[in-house]
Amino acid sequence: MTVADTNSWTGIREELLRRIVGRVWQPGEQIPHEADLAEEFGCARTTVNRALRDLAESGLVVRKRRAGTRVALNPPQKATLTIPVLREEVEALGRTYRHSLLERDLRPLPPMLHGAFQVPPDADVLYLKSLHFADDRPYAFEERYINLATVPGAQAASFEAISANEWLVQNAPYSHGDLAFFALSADDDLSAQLDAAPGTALFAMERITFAGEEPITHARLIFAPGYRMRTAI
Amino acid sequence: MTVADTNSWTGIREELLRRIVGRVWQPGEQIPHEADLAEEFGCARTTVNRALRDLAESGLVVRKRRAGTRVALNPPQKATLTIPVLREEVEALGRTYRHSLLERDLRPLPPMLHGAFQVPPDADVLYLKSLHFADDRPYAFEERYINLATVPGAQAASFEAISANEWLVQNAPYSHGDLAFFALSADDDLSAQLDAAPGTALFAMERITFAGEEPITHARLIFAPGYRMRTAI
DNA sequence: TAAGATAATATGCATGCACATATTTGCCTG
DNA sequence: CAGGCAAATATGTGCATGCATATTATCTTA
Repeated sequence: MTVADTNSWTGIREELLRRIVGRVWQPGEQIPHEADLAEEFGCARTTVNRALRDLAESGLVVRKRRAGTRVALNPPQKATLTIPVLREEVEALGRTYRHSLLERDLRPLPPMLHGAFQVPPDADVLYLKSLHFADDRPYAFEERYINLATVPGAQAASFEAISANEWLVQNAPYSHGDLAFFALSADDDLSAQLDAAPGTALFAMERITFAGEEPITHARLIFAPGYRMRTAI
Repeated sequence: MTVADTNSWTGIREELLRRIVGRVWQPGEQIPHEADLAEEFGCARTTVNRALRDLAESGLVVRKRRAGTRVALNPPQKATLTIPVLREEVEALGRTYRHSLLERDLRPLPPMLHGAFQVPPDADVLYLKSLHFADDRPYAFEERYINLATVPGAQAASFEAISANEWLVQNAPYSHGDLAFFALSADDDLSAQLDAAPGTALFAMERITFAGEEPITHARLIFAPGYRMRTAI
């Protein structure tokens, strides 16, 4: 009858998924209780629970206590994308990674970041400007501000051997943050750094991370032309 | 001693997390076995297992059978981003949504997609070109190919009242797909459609979805200037 | 009749146990 | 010493059960 062996929670998940995409259970419709499903599949309720939890996590079903489980009306298209450390991303492509620090100084935080990045108005932050290479070709341009109040150790770090990104993930774990992707045109500086014609459309990523309430760092990465950020859904 | 109550799996997860970010357990270091942790916390091994599974899922620890659990060397930065239905995204901004279908015809699949989108070489696919508005200002431009072999019902749908995206999520659930983000320059057509100067850098998203092995649709969305895709991490 | 208290119910979570599976370690043999 | 087999071990998974909790339905009371 069913092709998947239903005596493992993944098997049960596949079968449930089959019924959902096969419209055996309509969107918005309530599906049988865990207990009923457990009886049908001849397994423990725990096992059905595991399968349903997994489906709920991916957004295909919506679960509410007492109200039961129902098929999501419009399955929210969730994608988990892993933002790799650039070095690993480049090396995974079979190319050699290298980065160079272009600028490094202490300066006040630019006004543009005052809203999102709350530091005392007179405090200086560590500014870093660097370029990441893959096989000696520019791969990404990075501008970063580091809050020395939360990461005092950054002042002593050189960031020559190890990139700021890697140094931070290893020395200043964050609790949460914000991430944004957008497009921008290469200005003259970017054009020179990334070896792109002026005005070329570039893919950019901005990230702020926090440890609790304290901002750690603000980073803007601008990738060389042709970059695509991919993921599976 | 510990602030979190450790008699729930989330509490145990928090405590483990605290030890990881607090460098009680160094990156790369092996942490105690499930059984030992269970004894320490005075709970069942299952409960520890649940907490560790969760941490492994978010990439903070790496688990291997027999080899044990160790703290990830460089915690991969994972972000789950939800790709909303455009109508919902626009309405969430408090603006009114509208879309218009610019073109609709049957045509052979463009050669560029032959690799990723496997349909019989002589089969026609449904091509849709449309524009999404927020408050009567262009919000995103969409080009889409629909495989009629897997979604025959699409031929009868008008896509005037309901957008292709919404129609598809409700009528052709997908099992998996690929997603890519990138930047491109506005050509003359895009420039006119999106009310942007020619050459403006635009944020674009490409998506292919499948039902099993069968491709369902290929969509390319190009957003109006200034668009930022955000998420929390 | 309306509002609040109470019971019923479905899912969420925890426990203890057993067995499966993968991987390392070390022994054993040729 | 090399190669391979086997035991030890840590995690992965399943099962049966009970309690916790949130939500709905029902009953009681003013």
